[in-house]
Amino acid sequence: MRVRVRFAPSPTGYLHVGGARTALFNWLFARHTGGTFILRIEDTDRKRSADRYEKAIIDDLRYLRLDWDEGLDIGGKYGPYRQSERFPLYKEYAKRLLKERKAYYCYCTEEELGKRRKEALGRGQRPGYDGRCRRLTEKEIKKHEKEGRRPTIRFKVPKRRVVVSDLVRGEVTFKARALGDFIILRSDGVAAFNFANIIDDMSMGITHVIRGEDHLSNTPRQILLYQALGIEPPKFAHISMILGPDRARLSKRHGATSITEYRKKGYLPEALVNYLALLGWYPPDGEEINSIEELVKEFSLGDVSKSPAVFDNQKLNWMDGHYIRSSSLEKISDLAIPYLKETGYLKGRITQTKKKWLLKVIEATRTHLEYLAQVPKETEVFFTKEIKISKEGKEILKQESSKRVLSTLKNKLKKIKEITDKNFKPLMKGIEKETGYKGKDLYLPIRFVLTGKNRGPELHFILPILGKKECLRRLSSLEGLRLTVYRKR
RNA sequence: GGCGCGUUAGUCCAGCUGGUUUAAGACGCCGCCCUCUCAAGGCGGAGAUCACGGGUUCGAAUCCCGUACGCGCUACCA
Repeated sequence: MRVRVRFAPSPTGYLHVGGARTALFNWLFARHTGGTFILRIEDTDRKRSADRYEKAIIDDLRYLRLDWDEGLDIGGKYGPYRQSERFPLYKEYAKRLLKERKAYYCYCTEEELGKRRKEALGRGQRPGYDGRCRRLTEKEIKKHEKEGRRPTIRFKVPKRRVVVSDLVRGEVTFKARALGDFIILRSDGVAAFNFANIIDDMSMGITHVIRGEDHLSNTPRQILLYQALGIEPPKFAHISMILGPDRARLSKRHGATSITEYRKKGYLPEALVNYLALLGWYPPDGEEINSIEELVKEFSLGDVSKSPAVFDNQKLNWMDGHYIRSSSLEKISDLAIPYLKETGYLKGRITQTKKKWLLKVIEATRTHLEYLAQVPKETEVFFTKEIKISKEGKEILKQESSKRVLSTLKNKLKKIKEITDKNFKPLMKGIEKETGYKGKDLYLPIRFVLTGKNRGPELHFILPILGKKECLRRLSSLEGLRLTVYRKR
């Protein structure tokens, strides 16, 4: 049997890391088994659903390179793939259950239900529905109809044990008696989640349902529904929740949790996917860095862990940095351009020479990067016109040794055409010979005068990137500074 | 309240069928090396009475039971 899996988010918010991880596991499973991955949207909650979220989810999935074979945007023969467009189907099945007396109309209003639930809870009893509309007489029904009550359709939950055979958790047994008759069709005619969900899975030929652990308790309801319809349920795999650092379910409170945010900050999709895969899954060979292809090859539901995982931003940052360092310079510098334009460091069309120069800038700074939005901050020294020298730097520049090193540098710079990767080293050697200074005494003053700080890229990168003209400019702008330093003394 | 799931270092986790594991690896942390600085990289270190209490067994992180804690479901949310 060919595997058919689906990711079925509801468009009530942006795609968050938990959802993305669920999508990823479904996708990996489909690709690993040569099956079909389907994207469906569960928008039965019309009040909370919004088109812009649907669009954002699609964009995020594409950014992560999780392509689907059927579903939203691309269609397929099991469509439509939006639940709001499948209402007639749910109604049809609800009617069938009604006819077979496996479901019934319930005229209780939301207010009544809420009140009763509260009372039951107050008495320390089960808050679920008591099944009072199961045996309504014709007269009572007439009366309710007359009052203008719009009924819901509830499923008659049989009293029996339900065993969920879960691919990651093993067999989980539920007592259906504790479930209570649940609503399958709301009074406005819209199907409830548990119902729409299984009708879709069934009619789309879904073979494996891989979803969050929060759905495990829903599964017996759904299995009962499959059984009532006389259909073999799909296989289930419930993956654990993703938690924040405080061990509470990951939410907006924990900062960036939506894939959109990570995308905007310039995380590499391969890093995000690699990290997400490690949340609840461990590759058999123990190697944590894996390309998407390697993940597909090695992924197995049997290796998925049962316990919840805390999302560790630090490790994600490390991993993204790792991917930035191991990607090609061309790729990273192309990806960095939008961020540099945003801050105004780059403007207009990027010429070939500018591009070549940028490549060097990225080469000089990439070891400091965790994600691309940090590019402007890390490359600032190459774009800024005004160098602010730190207090520590001023102290060092005051020294006689520094003055000699810098004036020697100035003289030597003036004599050459341009400072390049090739002549940088000879240049420094020359200064060393002439002044007798080396190491910190030689490098630090140059670093401070050119960048103002004692941290940053290596000098052999900085001088050639800045160029002769800019180096001299920064060197001479020091003259004014030196005067003020003297005055203070 | 009921039902269900989970529990190995700060974090992710390996350890699946009980005995070479002195509990492995990764992030983070600390130190050393490299070095003009910070990173990156290399090397090393600290950090886990395997939640707790009982059993079963010659032997348990690994099997069983109980307790605690965390989480989920218990909605005309998904």
